[in-house]
Amino acid sequence: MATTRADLVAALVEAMPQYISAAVRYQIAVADQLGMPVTDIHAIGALLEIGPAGVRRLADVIGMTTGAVTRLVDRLERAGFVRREPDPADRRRVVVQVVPERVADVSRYYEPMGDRWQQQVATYTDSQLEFLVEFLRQGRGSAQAETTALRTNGRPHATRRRGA
Amino acid sequence: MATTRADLVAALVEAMPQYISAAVRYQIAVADQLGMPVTDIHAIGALLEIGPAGVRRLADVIGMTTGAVTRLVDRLERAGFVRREPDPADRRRVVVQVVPERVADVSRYYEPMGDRWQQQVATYTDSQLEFLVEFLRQGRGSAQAETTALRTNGRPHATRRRGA
DNA sequence: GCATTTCGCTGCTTCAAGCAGCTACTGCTT
DNA sequence: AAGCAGTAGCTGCTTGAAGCAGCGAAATGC
Repeated sequence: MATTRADLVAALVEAMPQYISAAVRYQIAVADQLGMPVTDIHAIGALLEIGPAGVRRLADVIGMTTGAVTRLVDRLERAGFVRREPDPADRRRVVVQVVPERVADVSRYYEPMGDRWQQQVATYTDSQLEFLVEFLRQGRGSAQAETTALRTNGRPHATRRRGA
Repeated sequence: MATTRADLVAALVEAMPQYISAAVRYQIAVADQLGMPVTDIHAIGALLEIGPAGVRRLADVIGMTTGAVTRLVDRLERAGFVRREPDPADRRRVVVQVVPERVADVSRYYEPMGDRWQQQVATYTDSQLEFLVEFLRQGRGSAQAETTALRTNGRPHATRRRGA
């Protein structure tokens, strides 16, 4: 097969969303096993990513309303995954923090995947690893930017609809 | 900074889930814009991936019950994203097919992201592209395998819980 | 010191998903 | 050929997550 550059790009364009879909399905399966909504897992991930945060902040990050997040945190707190701490500097605020020991119980489910992953990565050269990291970071940046763009502008950036 | 291999792997282990989270949030934002549940988008993706399929098959792929999928397909059909075709070979079955023209309306939302992505990819060498494709395919395979493992075995593969 | 804004919480409503049971149909067995 | 177990998809019913709008409390601007 003559793998031209166009073929390669096409293959990548196909492989990418499929990869993400597979990851999402995996995450859903984990959530099912844990008997908790995917959103909750998602929220824990967000907290691990941004650190302790108020309800508002968390709501913005995961794209939900504060009301919904309040109850989401209720669930997580009841299950022991997070703690609510009052903010001494602002007595309205509540800072949500993950409870690492408990979160480990979730992480455990990702271990088999992580193992496979380590194996895969072990065969790569250092420069390949660097390349991957850079690729992912940049992609993440794009996704973040487009997410906020979508949330603020609404529709995709003035997609030229035939002659505009 | 002395980027040892361990550092690189650590960076990758951090970058990966964050990348996926970002992608997921993006997808949620798209779904919100379209005013449809994320699951529905997800299902469309699955159909594009596996081609026309019966309700059962689709249910298995996206990890839902047939009952839920029936109604999911109801929604998609009403909105014109898919069509139900009777299977002449088996009159119990219903084959669900995407309606490409209509699905394009969803794809449009991914365009800005796709554009950024094309830009990013344009700077890569052919071998880097090959590497990426391979990386993604393998990762997808792992995710699929672990997903089914999780769904059949339940819990992660007999995680040695301290002395078992 | 008062008005405005922000923060998180709480009814209420909506709607997606699971569950269980149903009918229609297949194909296997005898 | 007839019966029968298994399969495919659909339909009530129930549960529960999320949005919305409105609330009191606290901070901030003037």
